[in-house]
Amino acid sequence: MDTDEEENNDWDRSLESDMLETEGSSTDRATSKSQRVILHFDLDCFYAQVEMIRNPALRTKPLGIQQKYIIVTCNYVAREQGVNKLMSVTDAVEKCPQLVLVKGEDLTHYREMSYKVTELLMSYCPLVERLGFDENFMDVTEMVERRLKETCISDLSFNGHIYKHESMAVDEENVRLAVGSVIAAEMRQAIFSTLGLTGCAGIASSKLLAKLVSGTFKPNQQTTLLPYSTAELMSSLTGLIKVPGIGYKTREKLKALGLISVRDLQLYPLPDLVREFGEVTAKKIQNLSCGIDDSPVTPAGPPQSLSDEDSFKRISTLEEVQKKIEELLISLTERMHKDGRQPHTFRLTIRRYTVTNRWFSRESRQCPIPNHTGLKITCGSSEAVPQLLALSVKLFHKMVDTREPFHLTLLNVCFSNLQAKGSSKSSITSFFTQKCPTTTRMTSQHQVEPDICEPAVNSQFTQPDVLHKEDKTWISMKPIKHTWLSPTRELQTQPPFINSNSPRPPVLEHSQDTSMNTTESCLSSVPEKTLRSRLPPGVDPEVFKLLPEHIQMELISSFQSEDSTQLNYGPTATSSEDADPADHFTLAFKQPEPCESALNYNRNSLSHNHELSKTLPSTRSTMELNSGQDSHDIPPATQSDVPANVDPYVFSQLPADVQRELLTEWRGQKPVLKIPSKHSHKTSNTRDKKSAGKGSQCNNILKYFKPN
DNA sequence: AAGCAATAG
DNA sequence: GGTTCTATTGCTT
Repeated sequence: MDTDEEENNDWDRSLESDMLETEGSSTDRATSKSQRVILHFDLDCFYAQVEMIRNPALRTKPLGIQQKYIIVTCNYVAREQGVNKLMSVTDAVEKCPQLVLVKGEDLTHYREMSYKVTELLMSYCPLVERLGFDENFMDVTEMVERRLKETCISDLSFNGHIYKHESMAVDEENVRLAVGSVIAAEMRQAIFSTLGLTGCAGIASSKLLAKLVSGTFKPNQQTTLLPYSTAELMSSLTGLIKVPGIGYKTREKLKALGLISVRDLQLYPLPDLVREFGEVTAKKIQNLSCGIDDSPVTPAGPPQSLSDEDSFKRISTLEEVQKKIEELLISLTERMHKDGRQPHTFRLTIRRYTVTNRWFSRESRQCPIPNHTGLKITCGSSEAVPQLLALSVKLFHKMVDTREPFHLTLLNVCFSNLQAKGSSKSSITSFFTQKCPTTTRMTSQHQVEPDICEPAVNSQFTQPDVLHKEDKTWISMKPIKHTWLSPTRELQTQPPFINSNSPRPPVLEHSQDTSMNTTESCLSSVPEKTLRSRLPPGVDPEVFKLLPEHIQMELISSFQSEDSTQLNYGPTATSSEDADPADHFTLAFKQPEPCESALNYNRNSLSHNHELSKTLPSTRSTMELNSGQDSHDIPPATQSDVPANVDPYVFSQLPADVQRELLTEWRGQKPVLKIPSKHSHKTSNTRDKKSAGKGSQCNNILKYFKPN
C-alpha cells in the first residue's frame, strides 16, 4: 500500500476547517463533514457479461467462462443452478449439464471492455483507480462539493440502499454521502447505457469501506455506508482475510498470534503487533481492521506492464519452451504495438512443478531491451519476436540448467518500464515518461485543477465504442486534464452498442429491498482488562465503554500512535515533530485549526456540467426506480434545522427517534447560509513515482499529442 | 535495476 | 489457499 501520505493531514485539515467555517461553529471536530466521498464500482460477473454482450443469445442460458479446467466466473442463470466461481469444469457440468462454456483464456475482450469502463468513469472525474479488470474506485469529493453548491439540500435523497439503516432521511451529517449515492447511480446508469454492463456500487468515506459495502446487495444495486455503521460493517466480516489488504500470509501470521476475528485484531496491543510486522504494517492492518483507511484514490493511467502467460501440465524440453515463448511473444508484442509505448525491460517467468507448494514457485529473470528491438516492437516489425526470443533463451538458461531434467507448468513474458514512443532525453516526450519534477500527483491529497471536469474538446477517448486500431491509446490518454472529459454531447448521442446486432440492454430492475434491519445500539463489550491496557491514563474505561463502538475503535486506534497521543493529550505528551501521516483519524479528535479556505475557493466559475441527469437522458428513470423507499415521517434534516450550538456529530450519534424529535422542535428556526467551500492549491510533491508525467504541468505540451 | 513477496480480481 | 491470467506495490539486494 501507500507509504507516502505526508499530505493527507493537510488535506483533511483544510477540509475540516472549511467545514467549520461554513458551520460558523467554534469547537469540535465535526468529522463527518470533512470526509471524502469514495465510490467503489464492481461489475457483475464481468467476463460473463462481456460474453453475453458479444453473443446475446447466451443471456438466457447458464453460462460459464472457462480457463483451462476452471470456471472462473459464470452468469446468474448458472449461479441459480449451483455453479460458482472457481469451480472445476467437471463439478460445474455435473451440477448443471446444460451449462454453456465459453473459453476465457484470451483476455483481450475483457481487457478492452475493462478500460472502457475506467475511461467512462474518468470522463466524469479523473480520480479513478482500477482494481483488477472489473472494479474501480472513484474519489468524488470535489464533485460532491460542487453539486452541493448547486443543489438544494432539501431536494436531496439517497439513491439505493443504506447499510443497516431504515430511514432514507438526509440530514446534515450525510449530505455528502447522499450526493455520492446519486452520482454513483448516475455512473452506473452511464456504464449501462453506453456499455451495456451492470454492476454494484458502494458509497463511503474511504476505499476500504466503499469496497466492503458495495457487495451488500447484489447484483446491480448500490449501498451507502453511513459513518456510524462502520463498526457493524467491520464486525460483519467473517474472518480477517475478508479485510482487503489482509491476505493469506498475513492471516496465517495473525493466526499464530491467536488472532482470528476482526475484533481480535482491533483489540490486540499495537506494540505486540509492531514486533511481528513492523510499525508501518502493524498500524496499517490494525487500522484496516477498525475500518480506517486513508489511502488515496490513485488514478490508473495506462498499465505499467503488459504480460502474457500460459499454464500447462508439463513442458520439459528446450524446444517446447521456445515454441511456447514464441507464441506468447507474438501476442504480447502485438499488444505492445497497439499500446504504442516502447518497453525497456523484458522479464521471463517460469513456474516449476513441485509436489508440495505447486503454486508458490515462480521465478523470473529480467533484462533491459536493447533500443533497436524496443523500436521494432513499437513499430510492429516482425523482427522483434526472434530478437526477444533470443533474449528469452538467455534468461531461461539463467534459471534452468537444461542438462538436468526439468518440469515447468507455466511460462510468462512481460514488458515493463514502458515509455512513450520516440522518447529520448532530448525529446519533448521525455516530459511524459520520466519524472517531471513539477508535476503533482493526481490524488485526493493533491487536489486537481478546477477545470478538470469541464466539458471539453473532442477526443477519441470519449467515444468508448470506437476502437481505432491505430490509436496510440495511452499517449492520447495521458493528458488527463485535456482529454478526459465530462459527459458531452458526443457521449450522449453515442449509440449504446457497437454492434447493431446487440440488443438494447434490458431495463434496469432495482429490486430495492426496503426491509432493512433496525440498527441496534452499538455499545460494545470490550473486556475490561484489555481496555485498561490500551487506554491512556486519565481515560475512564467505564466512560469509554459507553461510547459507540465505532468511536471506541477510532479512539483505540488514535491512542496507539505516539503522535496521536500528542494530539489527544496535548503537546506535553510527546515531542514528536512528525505527525503520523497514516493516522488521519486522530485529527478528527483534535481541536480544529483556524480556517483559511474560503479565500481559496473561487473555482467553478466556468464549470457548468452540474446536473448529470440533464446530460444523460436515461438517468432519470434510474432515479425514479431507485426512490422506492421513502415516506419518512420527517423531511430530511438540513443544516438550518440544527441550531449552531448543537454539535452535528453528537447529534448524529443520538438514537434516530431522538434525532427526529429534536428536529421537529428545531424546524422553522433561523436558516443558516450554506456555502460549502474547499481548498485549492496543489501541494508541492515529494515522491511521485507512479504518475510521473501525468500531472497537470504537462498539459500544455501534451496537447500536441492529441489526435485531431 | 533486479528479483521476489504479497495482494488483488 | 492460491486452480487462471493477469496486474500492482513494496521490500531487499
